[in-house]
Amino acid sequence: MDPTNDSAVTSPLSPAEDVARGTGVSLWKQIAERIEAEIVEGRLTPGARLPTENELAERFGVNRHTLRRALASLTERRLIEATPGRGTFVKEPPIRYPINARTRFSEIVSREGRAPSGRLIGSRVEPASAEIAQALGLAPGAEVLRVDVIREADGVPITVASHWYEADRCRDLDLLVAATGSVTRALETLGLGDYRRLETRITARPADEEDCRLLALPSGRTVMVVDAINGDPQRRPIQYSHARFCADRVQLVVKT
Amino acid sequence: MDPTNDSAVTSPLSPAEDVARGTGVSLWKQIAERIEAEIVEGRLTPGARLPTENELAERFGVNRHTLRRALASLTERRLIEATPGRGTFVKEPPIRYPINARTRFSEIVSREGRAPSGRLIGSRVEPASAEIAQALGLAPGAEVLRVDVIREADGVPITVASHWYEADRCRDLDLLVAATGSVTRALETLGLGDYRRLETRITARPADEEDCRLLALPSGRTVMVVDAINGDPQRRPIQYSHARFCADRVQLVVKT
DNA sequence: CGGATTTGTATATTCATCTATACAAACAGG
DNA sequence: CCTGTTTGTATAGATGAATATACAAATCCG
Repeated sequence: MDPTNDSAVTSPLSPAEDVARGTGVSLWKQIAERIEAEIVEGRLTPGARLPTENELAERFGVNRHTLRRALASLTERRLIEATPGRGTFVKEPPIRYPINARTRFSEIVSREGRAPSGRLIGSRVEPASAEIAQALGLAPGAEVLRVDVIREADGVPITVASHWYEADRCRDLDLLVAATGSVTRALETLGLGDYRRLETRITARPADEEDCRLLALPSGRTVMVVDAINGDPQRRPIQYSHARFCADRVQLVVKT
Repeated sequence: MDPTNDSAVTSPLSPAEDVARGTGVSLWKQIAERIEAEIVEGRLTPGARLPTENELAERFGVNRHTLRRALASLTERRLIEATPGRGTFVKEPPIRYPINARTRFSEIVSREGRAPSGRLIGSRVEPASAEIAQALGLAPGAEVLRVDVIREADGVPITVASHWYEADRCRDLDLLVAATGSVTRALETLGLGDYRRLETRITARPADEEDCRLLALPSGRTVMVVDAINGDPQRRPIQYSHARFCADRVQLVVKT
């Protein structure tokens, strides 16, 4: 979300909006639905600034607190976000991130009309833990290459991930990731571009301090933790991944 | 409406119906919408008896008065009707009565799946008032035949009307109406079956005592008063009509 | 830094919604 | 006619919605 466009205050909402009383539908809900329609129909685009609370209250002919109740509803559903002193802005919709056999970050983000980018934030060779060794079909303690990356859409961090590879097989993968900014591209260079998702496990938890810093999150926000194994066409494991997706910015989609 | 089918108490409404709280939509409105859907979708047919108020309250998990508020909404909109001691019944929908060049009572009622009938309730030759003379293009005081009819759908009175014709031109029209029960049929016999609507004026008022009696209405109900001129194909006036339609049972439809 | 602006929080009041209890009125059936 | 059933009306209280007033906190700009 790019909230710097403060001059975009010309609201598409019409000057006076009537809300019906006595119909059994609360005023706040009617207002929330009106504003949501503007967003859904594209008349209020992501990053656009809404009129002030006082303006909206006057426009709908209600008390400011009634109006705030409507905004609270939209905030709760992550359609808008407000900052004291600055205003209320339309949020970017979460990225729909399909989990299937061929899960590719760059393609997914591009398909949502967003610019994907990635960045190596660390790498090292280390002995495989029992869990990683088992996932990759290696002996415990075998050398594995750990690659830490952060991935962004339109410059906004979306996910932080640690990947582990058999060290002998993926010797300079980290250098390729650093050079290209893309894990898929790096794997293609090593002849492993046709990898596919073998298994995915999803949990969620509050983001820890490190993830908050990397993902530019206020403390306490939720991340979805996605542990996955990717393998080659013969289904031999080549990558174990431990990723944290920002729950505000990503929506995982599983089709069955 | 035929409310005598008391054995039709097997309600299509499911045994338990959840209504959502805290959504900004009142409970009573959700319940009213649920019941209306049953009616609109044909699962509750005209004349059917709804479960008792206590049953419905228990079914929706609300207090009886909340349930009554929902029923009040449906009653107000004339979808249902309740009688103490008997129960609450689905009403017949009003007859949609198009007002256009070729307005024929019998055809309209038949098209709504109802059985039309008519009855002569009086007739006489009288001097034309200034208004009637003007409408029929006659000299004031000229002899006109006044014919009073009542019209029913499925035996329920729908409209009471007084018609005035030039006496010389429609000498035995009243006898024909009495014999056939249909004004259109009588006019056809006189070679005037191709009449068409030249002008229609619509007002509304509370029904007077006479109209309440003829239309089988409780006192105070509203009638729509439709004053109309019908003419022959050359647009010469042949009939002036002063009709009172029961507003509960008829819905006038004008297409522009 | 100070002032203006905007959102966030608090307190108080009124009205609508929802619930509970009780009894009256009308209808149907034995 | 009496009893049972069902809707209609009344009273009371709790909670949510809506309104009003006031002030705090955060941001932006000159």
